[in-house]
This record gives sequence, C-alpha cells and structure tokens, in this order.
Amino acid sequence: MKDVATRAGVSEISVSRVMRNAPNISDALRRKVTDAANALSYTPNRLAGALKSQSSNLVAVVLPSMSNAVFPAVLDGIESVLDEQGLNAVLGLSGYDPDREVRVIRELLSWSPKGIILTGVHHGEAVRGMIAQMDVPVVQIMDIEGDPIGSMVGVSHSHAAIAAADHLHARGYRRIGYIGAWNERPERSLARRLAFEQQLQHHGTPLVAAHILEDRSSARIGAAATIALLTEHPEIDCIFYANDDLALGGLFYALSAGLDVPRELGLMGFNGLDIGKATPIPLSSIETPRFQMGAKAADLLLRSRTEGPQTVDLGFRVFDGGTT
Amino acid sequence: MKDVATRAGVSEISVSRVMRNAPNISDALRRKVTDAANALSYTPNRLAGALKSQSSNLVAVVLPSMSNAVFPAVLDGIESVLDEQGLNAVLGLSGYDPDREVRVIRELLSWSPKGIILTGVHHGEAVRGMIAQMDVPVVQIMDIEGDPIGSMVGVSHSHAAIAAADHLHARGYRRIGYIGAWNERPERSLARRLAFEQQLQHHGTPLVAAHILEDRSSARIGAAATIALLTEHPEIDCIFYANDDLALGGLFYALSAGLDVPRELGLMGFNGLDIGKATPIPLSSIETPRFQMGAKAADLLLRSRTEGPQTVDLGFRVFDGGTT
DNA sequence: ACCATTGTTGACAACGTTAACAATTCAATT
DNA sequence: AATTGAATTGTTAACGTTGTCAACAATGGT
Repeated sequence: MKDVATRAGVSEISVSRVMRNAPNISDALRRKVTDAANALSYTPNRLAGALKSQSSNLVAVVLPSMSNAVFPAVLDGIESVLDEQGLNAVLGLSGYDPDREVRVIRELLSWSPKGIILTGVHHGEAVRGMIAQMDVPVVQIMDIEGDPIGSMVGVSHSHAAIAAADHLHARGYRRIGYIGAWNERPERSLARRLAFEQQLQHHGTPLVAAHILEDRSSARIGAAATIALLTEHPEIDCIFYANDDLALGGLFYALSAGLDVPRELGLMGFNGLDIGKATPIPLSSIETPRFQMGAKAADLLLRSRTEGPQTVDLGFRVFDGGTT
Repeated sequence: MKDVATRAGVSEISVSRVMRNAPNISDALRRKVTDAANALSYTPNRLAGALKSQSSNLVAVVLPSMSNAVFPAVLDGIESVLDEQGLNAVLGLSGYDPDREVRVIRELLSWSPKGIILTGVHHGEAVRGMIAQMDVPVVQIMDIEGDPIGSMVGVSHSHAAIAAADHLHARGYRRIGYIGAWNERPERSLARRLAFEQQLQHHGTPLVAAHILEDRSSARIGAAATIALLTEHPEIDCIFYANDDLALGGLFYALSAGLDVPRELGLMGFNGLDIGKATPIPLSSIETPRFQMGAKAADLLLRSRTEGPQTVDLGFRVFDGGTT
C-alpha cells in the first residue's frame, strides 16, 4: 500500500479509502490512486484489513457432506448471495460427526467470520459456548423445529411427513412401509419418520415396517432395501423413502421387476430432485427449496446485524408424480 | 492471548508457541498454558497469526458451480485432505463466466492463501499475472492437456473420447450421434467432442450429427435432445452424451418409448455417476475419478513447496453397462 | 571445574491495514 | 472580509499474532 501511496503521491490512508470506496473521496484522488494501484497491480491484503477492522468478509459454512445432492444446491444458493455482496465462504464439512463438527466450527471461528451457517438444530453446549463467546451471527438451515442458536431457515420436517402420510392415504395406500439409511442420520430423518408413523397411526393404517439401513443412501442401496422389505412384508403396497436416491433405487427395481407402479406398489421420495422428474414414471416426492434455503440463509445472516434472529419457513410442496 | 498469558503466569509468546505446538516446550509450560486457555476458552485469532507469519492455512478453491454433480465430489475430495492437515477451504464459484472467475480469484488471493485450486486449464493473462505476483502454488484440475500455470490433476479428455469411440465401434455401432449442452462450456467438452469426431472418422464411420443445446445439462433436457436428434436423423443407432445427466434422460426416454436398448439404440454417458449404475439397464459411461481428483489436487498443493509442478493423469475407465 | 551444546523462555518489533482524531481546503453564508 | 460548516485528506496508534534475537538453564564431554 505504501508503494501505491508513494506512486500516487498521497497518503496510505487515502489508498485504503479508495480501495474500500469509502465516502467523500474526490474524483482526482480516486483517479490517482486507482491508476497507481493498477500500474502496480496491487492487491489489498484482507488479512490485515480484517484484523484491524475486526470484521472479515468471510462467512463460515458448515455442511455435513457434499455427497448428498441437497447440500451442493444449498451451497450454490449461499454463494449466489455472498458473491453479490463481495463476501467469501470458508467451508467446513462435518461428515455427520458431531465431534468433527465442533472441531470444524472452532477452526472456522478462528477466522473471525462475519457470520456462520450451520446445518441442523442439534448443537451441544460446546458449539453454543464458542458461538456466544465470539458473538457471531448464526443461521441454522434445514430444520425449523428445535432450540436454535440464532436464526433458522428451512422446512418443517414433521409437517412434510404428515403431508406425505396424508397424500399416500388419500391415494388409497393402506399397508405402508418406510425405508431410511445411514442410521437415520441426520436427526431430522428420524423426526420425519416418527411424524410419518404417527400420522399413519392417526389414519388408522399404522406403518407395516421400517427398514433402516446402515449404509449411506444411494439408488443401489434403495433397490436392495426395497427388495428386502417387500420380501419380508409382501403385503406392503407403498413405500415412503427418506430421500430420492433411495426412492429412485426402489423405482428402478420396480421397473425392472415389472411391478405395476403405482397400482401394485406406490413409491414416494423426499427432496424432489430433478432426476426424479425425468424417469419413465416421474417420482412422487416432497419438494424442498434447497437453493433458496442457502440464499435465504446468507441473506438473513447479513441482515442479522440490524434485525434480530428469525425463523423462516420456506415450505415444501408435494410433487404428485406418477409413482403414487 | 494476553489474558491467557497472565492467567498462566507466562509470556504471550509462550502461549503462542503452545497453541501452535512449536518445538522445545516443557510439559510444565504446556500444562499451564493449555489449562489457562481452556479455562478462558481461548480461540487464537488466525487473522493475526496469518498476517504476521505470511502464511494462512487457507486454500482457495475455484469451481464453476455445484449444480454439476462432478464438483461436489471433487470438493469432498479436496476437503478430505485439507481437513486432515488442519487447513480450510475458501470457496469461489465462477458460474462458468471467465470475468467472474477473474474477480473471484482476485478476491480469494487477497486472503493470502497457502495455495489455489483452479478448474480447467484455460486461464488468461489476468489470472496468470495475479498468480505470479502472489507467488502462490497452483493446481489445476479436470484437464491434463493444455498450458498449465502450475500442476495439473485430471484425465485426458481426448483419450477418453477416443476410448468411447473405440468402444462404440467395437460394439458395432456405425451411425453415431452426439449430444452436448450449455454451449459446450467448459472447453473440455468441446475438446472431447472434437477428439470423438476425429476418432469416428478414423474408424470410417463419421459422426452423423451433433446436437448442442443452449440450456444447462439435465435429464429432462437430455430426453428432449434425444427425441429431437432421433427425429431429425432416424438412422442414428447410438448416441454419445457430454455427461451422464443428459444420457440418463436419453435412457429414460428410450425406456418409456419402448426402444430396444442397446440393440435399437446405444447410449453412452460421461462421468460414471452412481445413479447410472442402478438404472434398470446400467448406463455405459466413462468413469472419472472425481473424489480422487480433488484429494490429489489438495495433496499436490501441499507438496508443491518442496516438489515442483507436476502433471498427474488419474485415468478413466470405460464402464461397460447395459446400454451399449 | 570448564566450556560447548542443546533446550527452554522472554523482550521487542513488525506484519499491512484501518479507526479515531486532527488538519486542511473550499464554497456558502453573513 | 469574516465566519461557518461540510468535504476532503493526513497523522498516529493500534488490531493479535509471530519472527528474530537474546538470555538463561540444563546437559554432557573433556
């Protein structure tokens, strides 16, 4: 910066002000500085700037993993807003491991981010303590039910489960099964299943069986689980899956086996991925606004200085495909 | 840090050394400091640390977008290595826009990252200049053909295209078409198509037609393009797609239309996504090591201090599914 | 007992920027 | 011409760490 200042014949602080385009800068000064800066192709050092100004233009983002198609979309949404505001995301992946999540959050907080976006609402005292100490705005995404640290942006997984149960009941299914994976991590999968079971009970058609896999979700696993569940409980006429990957596996199996979907077997997924809308029979699912969730979370984070913590229910939509 | 030092009854520099676990620290000192640090739940300020030490534990990662399933996997790979080394990724998305990419790179470099991972090998003077000035290690991923700035990790897209052409020829297809999207961004898609066409020519069975869409890839678009291409060129007996999303769309259309795959119509994708292995007929494709690409790129970045720039060909595999 | 070596701790300054305050300029008003 | 106040620029001192160098203690070999 000193070099730029010398070359432009002004003080360092003037360079600083032009670079940040602070108010009350004369055109003459701005010209001199930008010319000098370009000539030297000067890049400001944000580490120093953030250190001094105690605010960093970094936003910490903690997600479980990129292997579930939901989170890339969320990240796209987050970046779309951050980019527009000249902010950068520092990313941490927890791998669904609470200990690793704590470690990652601690690391990210050490960059004094402008805010932090966390996934889910289940965070222990360790996390709450760190956040409180740093006094950093928090937005938690995915869920809107629970005891949040800051703002929440997401959908009601229990309402979504109830809507799914209602939809399947309305379609005439009476002997319904459930397939989940990855030991029902994250917790919201469990919450969803429980609400689903309760609503089926309420309809007088209790869940026939739930098959929870240990592996991570994938279409292949979904197909295998579908076979297993139907073998053990041949009376099942419909399956609700924890996500579209599993459901697609089920659908592909059903197509191969020549089952009459949706008459002989109904299939319902969760998330409403694009791919499910292009299958020979479009997959019925619960559409969740993933991109928007990320965008809104970033947006809320930036507003949270002025407005307080909020809860935003982005809602879901029952996508009535051909599999139910 | 001062508070911790006071509480522990030592100097600030000793706290610093314990926190960084520098060598030559007595157990007694370490105990005192860690106790005090825990009691105060002290989090070091990395901005200050990085500023002073001129090295930041941040790695800049520039990807085009998260909406293509390739990049989340790459990012997972990158994070797996960074996490293990206690580094953090600062992410920037270019949206396939060169101008935006330049802007993003400039932003990320202002954090004095330890290294930067870029996508592709097509970078102009603006980028090269910034990189050179900052003297930061670079790894470019995806391609291994071109004029790199630093190291390259990826696969040979021209070899992959040749392998695809050979495979389809060996399977007996003689009237082959091609479907691409997004105006053949990124450039490697174009390179792949050209190599593919050339190899078909070499076999004496030139490409019947190429259909390049303006929209971004998706299964739905793939189905529509397949219909369009087959309508215009009913003689086509096989289609090579720019990616699996498009190819899956083609496969779903073929299944719905009752076409006899692979006899009446062959289909080949690119990337080897998991979902393509669970479809009623597994999708033939070129498998690319996406996760490994990210992991190797991060690994190379860390080694590049000692070892120089390198080119790593991770290779591909022809996945011989049921659609060819 | 001496010196060289290694291990351990501390004092000080500096990393590159910006907040806070001070000083100057300049146009508008009296 | 004097006065005012806003607009513009400059001076100084940090932000919270760590590199450098110095000092001191412990160790081991002669």
